Amino acid sequence: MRPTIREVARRAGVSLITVSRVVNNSGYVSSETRARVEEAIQKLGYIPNNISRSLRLKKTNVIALIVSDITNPFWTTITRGIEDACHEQGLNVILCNTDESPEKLDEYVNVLLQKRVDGFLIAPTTDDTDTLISLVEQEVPLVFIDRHPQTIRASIVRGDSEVGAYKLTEYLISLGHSRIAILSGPEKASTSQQRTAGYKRACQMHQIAVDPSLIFCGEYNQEHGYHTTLNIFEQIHPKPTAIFAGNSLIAAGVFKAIYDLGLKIPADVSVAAFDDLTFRFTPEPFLTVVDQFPYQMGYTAAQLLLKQIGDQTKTTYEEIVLPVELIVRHSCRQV
Amino acid sequence: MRPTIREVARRAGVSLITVSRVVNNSGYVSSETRARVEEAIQKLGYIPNNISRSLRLKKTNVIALIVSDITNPFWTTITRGIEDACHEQGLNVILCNTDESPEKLDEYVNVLLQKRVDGFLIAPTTDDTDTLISLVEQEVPLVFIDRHPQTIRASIVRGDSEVGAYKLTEYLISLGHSRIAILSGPEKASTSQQRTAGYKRACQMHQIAVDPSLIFCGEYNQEHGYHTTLNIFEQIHPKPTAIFAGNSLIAAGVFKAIYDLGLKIPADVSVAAFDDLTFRFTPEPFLTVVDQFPYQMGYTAAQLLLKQIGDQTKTTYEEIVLPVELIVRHSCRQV
DNA sequence: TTATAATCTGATAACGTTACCATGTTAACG
DNA sequence: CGTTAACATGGTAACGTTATCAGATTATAA
Repeated sequence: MRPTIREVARRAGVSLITVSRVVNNSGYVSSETRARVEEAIQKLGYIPNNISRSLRLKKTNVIALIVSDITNPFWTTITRGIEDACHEQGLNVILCNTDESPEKLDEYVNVLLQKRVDGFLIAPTTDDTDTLISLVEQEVPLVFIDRHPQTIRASIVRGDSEVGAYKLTEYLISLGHSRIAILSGPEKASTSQQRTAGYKRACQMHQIAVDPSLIFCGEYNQEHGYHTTLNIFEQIHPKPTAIFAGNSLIAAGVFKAIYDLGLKIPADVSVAAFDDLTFRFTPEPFLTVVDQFPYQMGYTAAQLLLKQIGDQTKTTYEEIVLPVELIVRHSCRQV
Repeated sequence: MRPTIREVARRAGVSLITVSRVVNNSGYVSSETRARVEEAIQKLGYIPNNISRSLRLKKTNVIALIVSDITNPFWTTITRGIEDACHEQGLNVILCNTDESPEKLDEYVNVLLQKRVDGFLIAPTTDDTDTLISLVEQEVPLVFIDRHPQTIRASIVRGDSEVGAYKLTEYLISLGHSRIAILSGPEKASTSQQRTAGYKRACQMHQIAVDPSLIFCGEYNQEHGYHTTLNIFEQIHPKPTAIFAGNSLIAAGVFKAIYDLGLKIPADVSVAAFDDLTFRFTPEPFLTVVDQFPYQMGYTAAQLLLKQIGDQTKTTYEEIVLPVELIVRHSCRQV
């Protein structure tokens, strides 16, 4: 059994509170008493119990991070940014994976509410659940990352999808492309709505008619990229000369489909995508992308959450839209 | 302020314990009382406080996961396996990144000890710290992942580095290579020791003299792979015909160096590595690798830890060595 | 009918901290 | 020299649960 503050106090011949003051460096303690207490702590191997501390203080110094899948490098990088920001402030991060399942999200939120985490950082699924709604109503500190829920208003940190998509589309147009297929995410997801909007705006801005049959919503996964690309090359005429993948998983599917079709990038078709994730393992990156700086996104989101945890009094919603950057590489050609 | 069990009890006209029984489904409660209590819980929006529960029960249902860098896909995948295993048992995971710094490791361990996590899952740095030693002495439930610390004896789940390296080297030898450079990890790291040992054993087994000038220890990072490869091609004669990279980061550095030298894989040099990490974003993987199945590794480690947390009585150390698999692709050629 | 077991409910005392208030003691000031 | 302020320490009561024990009621068995 671990020694408690009580044993330390007995050994040092002082009261509980005095030990508490030494441990927390609060209030007045004479240097001799402090030394005696510290010696007792040392001798007994006393480790303060933060459970009881949390109970008393109503603060756990733990936040929850709920993402769809940590295995996706986009979320991994965000996670790292969050963990770094929290570590600097002495908070810990509980990690949860929902696999985009609203049930898992609700389940996690409920147990973490019981654990009395100080706040939530959530990448929402595409459905607004009652649990999420009640979280906001209860004014639990909460910051969404990357995506808006559909109807819930709360703080969010996200990349500028609309402008990113605009830039990417404009770049393709500048290369002479006029039939550009966009493989976007779920119709309900705010990110894919914004990316589609940016794509449309760029087309309109450059006098290119938006062809609805070139806009494909689907999941943010490889299958969507793969099957949709196969479909495009089998059924759409005239064929698009460029494909805009809504995220890197979709892009991977697009790559695979093009490979399987025996086509070459960019000779036969140009490809560009959202998110720059292969940098670490690729000696010479090839894909033209819009980088959303996920590390910065995570770091910023954590800071915003910590700020909200700090001022529990005012409940203002803040929306931070981070700039994105078009990185031109070698996957798109002039036509 | 959140309602407590006390308010629920008052509203339902029962005692605290009765509410506790309803919430935890323990002991005897008549169905009418249960219904009344449940209604009160519903009406008040009562959320049990697990802080006080943990204080009473001396159990937090939280474990700590300490890795060097979650951004490395190897650790990401392990993490996912761990989180899944813990989720199944209703535990949560606190994530920590050490960047291989012993100070950060100690710092994390200390705060998590204060937070009274139920156990630790640690990928140790190369140094054994006092904190780590005392953790084992205190018999805190603990499982190491991937690597042994140098001197500490505790439970561990790891891949079979020795056999993996043996198979990989033997494969290269079977292709006719006899000058094989190995870019291993830190000399002190158990994994790199074992990989080097497997490499040597394969050489000896096939009557190939082990040339110490072909063995390069260094960090498990891209720089080591890059600079060492450049050095090799500038200074070593006769040049090796194959390079064995100790992990995927080293492999990335090797790739980049070879690219910068204007050489081609496998025409000019064969390359093979530990860890298969690019699968998700690569349509047609190219690199021949030893797969350590990191998801399985994480899942297994978490299960072992949970088992240890379950039986606090006996403190037996268990070492689980997971099989690895050589996956032959296209980065090595016959010479 | 009585004895025993099963069912139901509650009072009290922890779990290990810290906030709040109270009480000294010493130093500083007019 | 008395008054105030800074310094130093402690007692008590929370924070919100659950384990332990105990008592009461009902059902079952002998």
